[in-house]
Amino acid sequence: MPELPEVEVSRRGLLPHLTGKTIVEAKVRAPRLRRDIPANLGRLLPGLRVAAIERRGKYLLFDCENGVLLLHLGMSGSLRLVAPGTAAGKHDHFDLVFAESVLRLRDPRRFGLLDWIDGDLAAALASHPLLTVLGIEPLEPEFDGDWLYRATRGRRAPVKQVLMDSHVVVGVGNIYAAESLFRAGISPLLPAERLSRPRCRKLAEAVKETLREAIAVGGSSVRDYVHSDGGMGGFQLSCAVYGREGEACRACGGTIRSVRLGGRASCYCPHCQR
DNA sequence: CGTTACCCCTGGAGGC
DNA sequence: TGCCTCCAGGGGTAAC
Repeated sequence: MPELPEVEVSRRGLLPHLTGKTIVEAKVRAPRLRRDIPANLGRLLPGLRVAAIERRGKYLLFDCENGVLLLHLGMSGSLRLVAPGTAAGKHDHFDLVFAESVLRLRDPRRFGLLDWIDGDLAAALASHPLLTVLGIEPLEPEFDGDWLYRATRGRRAPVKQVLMDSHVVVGVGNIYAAESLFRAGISPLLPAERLSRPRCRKLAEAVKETLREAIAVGGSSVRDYVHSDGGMGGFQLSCAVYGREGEACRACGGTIRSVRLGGRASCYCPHCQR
């Protein structure tokens, strides 16, 4: 579900409510996620202060000064701020209780993940096995056409799959890979190593623009994702290709097609993308 | 090493 | 109404 824009929108929504606040209680109500929620969170977290909330790829990191709470929303996870005492639903796995509000994690498909990392934020980023393997942040200046050109040499896999590989670039999932490729006029099927340098430049720019626009409109709400206040994102309304198989391309009027790449539906316009 | 197939899980949609 | 199949913002692992 949530790709980089949705995670970033969640982060920004939580910042003003949780920064500097002290955790009163941590309730593990349904521990089974991709990996069991550590049972000791209930003992560990109360009394700690949330100094900052950071993001790395699709992970959120709650910096609690002497440790970091690591969170991934998987396919169907969402975070909401609710009033204390609000009844929990079937798929509400975890509550972080503060004096004025409760941060509630919901995740029906249970592909999400919650972990505790001892030490400060920098140490966590440099040491946690799920974080050290992550690729470049696409919104950082270092991610550009030249970087992408180098990263795609020797890779014969379809460019969409390389773009979605978090060991290469983080945060770009199925929606934003499809939309970025449309914006750049590149077929998702094209072997990555066959991209010229100018086309890599165009694609890197397209990725940045697509992600920035999505963040600006609050991300995409297609199934489970909601903002921390329960509101919906607006990006899905402006998708050019994602979820539009069989519909008319808004640029050329041709028909949007879908192919399967790495098990994922990949929508594109065969006329506009080559 | 790079690539692919498969698995984790629940729920909604559509066919019959 | 029910049952069955397929599909979904992710990602880790095993095997070639």
